[in-house]
Amino acid sequence: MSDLEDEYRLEYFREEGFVRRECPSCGDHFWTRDAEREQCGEPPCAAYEFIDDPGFDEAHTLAEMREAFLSFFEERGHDRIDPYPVAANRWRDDVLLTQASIYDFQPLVTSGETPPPANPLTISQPCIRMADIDNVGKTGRHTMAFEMMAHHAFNAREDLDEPDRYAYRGEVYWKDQTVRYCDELLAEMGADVSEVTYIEDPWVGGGNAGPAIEVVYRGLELATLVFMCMEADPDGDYELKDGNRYAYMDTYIVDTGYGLERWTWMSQGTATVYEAIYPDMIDFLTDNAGLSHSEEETELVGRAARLSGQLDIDDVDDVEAARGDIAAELGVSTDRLRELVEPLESIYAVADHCRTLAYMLGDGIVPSNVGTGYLARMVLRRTKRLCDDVGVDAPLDELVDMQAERLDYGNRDTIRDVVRTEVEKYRETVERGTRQVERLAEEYADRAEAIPLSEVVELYDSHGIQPGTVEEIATEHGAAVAIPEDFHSRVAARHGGDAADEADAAGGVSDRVADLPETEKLFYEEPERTDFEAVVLDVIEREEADDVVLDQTMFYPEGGGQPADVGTLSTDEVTIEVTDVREIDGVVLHRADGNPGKGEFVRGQIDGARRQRLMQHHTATHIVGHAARQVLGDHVRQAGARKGTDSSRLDVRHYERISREEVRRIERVANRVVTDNVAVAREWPERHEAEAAHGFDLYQGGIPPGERIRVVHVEEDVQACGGTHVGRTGDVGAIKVLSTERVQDGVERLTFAAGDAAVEATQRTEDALYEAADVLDVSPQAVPETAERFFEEWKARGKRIEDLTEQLAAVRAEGGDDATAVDIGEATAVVRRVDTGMDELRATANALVEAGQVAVLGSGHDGATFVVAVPDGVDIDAGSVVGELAGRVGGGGGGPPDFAQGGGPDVDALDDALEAAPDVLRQLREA
RNA sequence: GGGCUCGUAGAUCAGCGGUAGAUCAUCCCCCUGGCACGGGGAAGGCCCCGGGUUCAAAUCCCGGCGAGUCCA
Repeated sequence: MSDLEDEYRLEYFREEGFVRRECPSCGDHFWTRDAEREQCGEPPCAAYEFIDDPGFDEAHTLAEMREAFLSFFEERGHDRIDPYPVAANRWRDDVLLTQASIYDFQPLVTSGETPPPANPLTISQPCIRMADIDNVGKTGRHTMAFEMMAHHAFNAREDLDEPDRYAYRGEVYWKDQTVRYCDELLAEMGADVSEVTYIEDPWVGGGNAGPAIEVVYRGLELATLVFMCMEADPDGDYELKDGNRYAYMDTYIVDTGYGLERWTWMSQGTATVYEAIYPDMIDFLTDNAGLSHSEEETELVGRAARLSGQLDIDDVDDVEAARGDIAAELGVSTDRLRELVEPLESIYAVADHCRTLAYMLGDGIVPSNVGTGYLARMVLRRTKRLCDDVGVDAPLDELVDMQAERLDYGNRDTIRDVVRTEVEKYRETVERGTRQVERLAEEYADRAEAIPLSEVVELYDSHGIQPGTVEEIATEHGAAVAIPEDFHSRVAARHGGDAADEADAAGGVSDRVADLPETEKLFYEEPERTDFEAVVLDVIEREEADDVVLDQTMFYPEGGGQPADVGTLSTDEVTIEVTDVREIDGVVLHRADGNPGKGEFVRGQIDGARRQRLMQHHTATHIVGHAARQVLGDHVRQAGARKGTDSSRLDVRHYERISREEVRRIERVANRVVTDNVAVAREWPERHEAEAAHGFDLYQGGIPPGERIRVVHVEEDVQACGGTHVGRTGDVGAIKVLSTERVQDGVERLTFAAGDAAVEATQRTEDALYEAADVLDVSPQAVPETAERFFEEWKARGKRIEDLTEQLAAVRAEGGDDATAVDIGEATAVVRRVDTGMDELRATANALVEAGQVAVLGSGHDGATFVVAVPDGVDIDAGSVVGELAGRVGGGGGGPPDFAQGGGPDVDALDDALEAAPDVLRQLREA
């Protein structure tokens, strides 16, 4: 099965007298010191053998185990590296969460473009894997949050033609040494190494591959040793288990993963991993939920835990089936087992989820409906549900805080605030949802129908109501509902297929650009200068305009949310307009309306006023971000930005709407930075140095490539930024926040103006106020009060008019001076022209009906309009009358039989139509 | 980033082209020795905003603003 079989014939295995075996039950190959051994030792081929019988000499806590591991590798020449955030999208844009320690070094270090922070290194990296979410708590070993302890070594082949091609050189160590370290560590912990098996398990993922070894001891997989040395290559010599072909790379990397939680568990031998890693929290939750077990029950739970490891559990259905098997083996009923174990499972999950939340929120993730924020929201809601189900009534923010405290986060107050806000939002959603389901359930119960699936899908997809909740409430109200097994795939079906790939517009241009040297960028050296001289290296002719390539330029190409400069290029003969500037692979393309000629000298002139305003706005963007962070909290991060000449906008992550008072404070802080007039420093540090000094908040505006990055300092705010800035904050002039807007849940947009634009914006708002004051004929200060008074008066007048209309109608109904009375049998019809609005017409008609008369009213007030009203018991269809009359004025109409309205544009025909009304009434009666 | 749902009285929601409604809350009256309840009545609406279609728009269409939710 393993194409990489030779890769596993290690010198170390030979020296130590290992033998290679094939497991008779799963077919995997493995290496062992025990020549008698048959089974590979990994579940399902084996059970946990360390529960109540720890596999190591001493019980360790999480912290002790982490320290033991890191210092073990430190003593063996590894540098200890601080862990990275769990929000991996802070330094890479292809994933959301950190799922393994190697994520810290992808993609730039693994590809050899950037050197690692140390080589070799050791780290204990917090990770979050949402994929296991349904298993957490149930299997005894799955956690969503975990720390992956690791040691990494980055190697490059020594026989390369260009040894400097990669950011690291030569071999640090490879497979033998890696396995030796593992063996040594196990021995040092007191493990019986003759029981350890090394299982061959080739690894494939993310375009890379290589041999890998699972390290199993007493039924528990303690580590995976991955030897990343291949990459996907259609012409490669090796076809691996994902069906793709792979070839060896020039670099090869030791990627190990030692599960901190599992090592801790092994050292303690508790029934589940959860009890080993956060015993205090489990105790607290069990106590809070009021769970208590008899001795016999405790013993039963323990035996069930041991068996749970034996089962290969991939999804929830399997868990349910597995429970039956375990119950049978223990000799109790499935229900009894479930009753006993389920609350515990929930408690384990709550503890784990709280730790996950502490990591996420501690790293500054803000719950929202997008990205990592959405994942955080899902985990939080799930946790809240679990708490409610099992009867934990401690506030969730306190539970999360217990973990945040243990993890030593400094922003615990913000974390609690976020959790509280989010729990409240969830409570409202649930309340809203419950009402909605109740209404629906009653409606269907009344009709004795089952609630159709489409309604349930709609409730979930559009309102976030879990199908389980619908089922529960529906049953209470006596409505039937059936939730199919494939519910979630039906929801997915509603969302349609994947979007098509977007085509790359650049197309052939990049080929042409590839042969050109990178353009020298003068705007970084002298951002204040607006003119320069250059040589035309090439002109790429396009349909509407030409792209001019120079050896050097002052023109800033669009990037980092800053628009391109505009201006002119001139030779002695011609001057051409530059309307857009872009950069491809370091080559700057000047989109212009003419061709200056290849090889010519040109003088470039950029629009200096525009550039000045853009620079002011760009620096202002950093200042506003800094101010927002000061006012709203450390979790605030840029989620997007766009600079302009009249205003700019900055999107920041925040969990609430920004209040007017907060805007004022942001403005105050921002303008204080301006008046402090501090220098805006720029530098080009080495990437890892910058990261070490300032953290990943550097990359709020995006992640630039390269070993060195450009960094801009504005007070304490430090960001990787390629834009142009003013020299000192005082040059920004003034900053005015124009508006805030919730662009997404968890993302607030601040629109602001800087410098002259700020003054202009203020003038515009003042103009509006003065104009309003002028109209109201009061001072600007009195506008709000006056406007309110006017609005109130206006509403009062509306009511008064309504009142008077009715009175007038009553009076008019009695005095029939200009009316035509028509006798139509059961009643008298009053036909009359009243040139007034529809409201009054209706009121008059009502008054006539109350007097027992049929009303036929016409008005020429606004076009020709009719109202026909018929009292109870008179057999005339008002709708037909109106239809007939309105037809005569070129329109239409209708309504219920007792009250109809209509009209048409032809006012001149109104009187004729009214004259014909008596005949119309008679005809309709006869018909 | 994409999909879906919703904005009507202080609150919760009906109405979905033809006279803006219900329940609760508020106020007044009655019932009682007093309270809960009960009975009767009143007040309370830029039907989110702006366009369009129509004789007629809370209702249909387009745009905006606000809110919720699912997915990547």
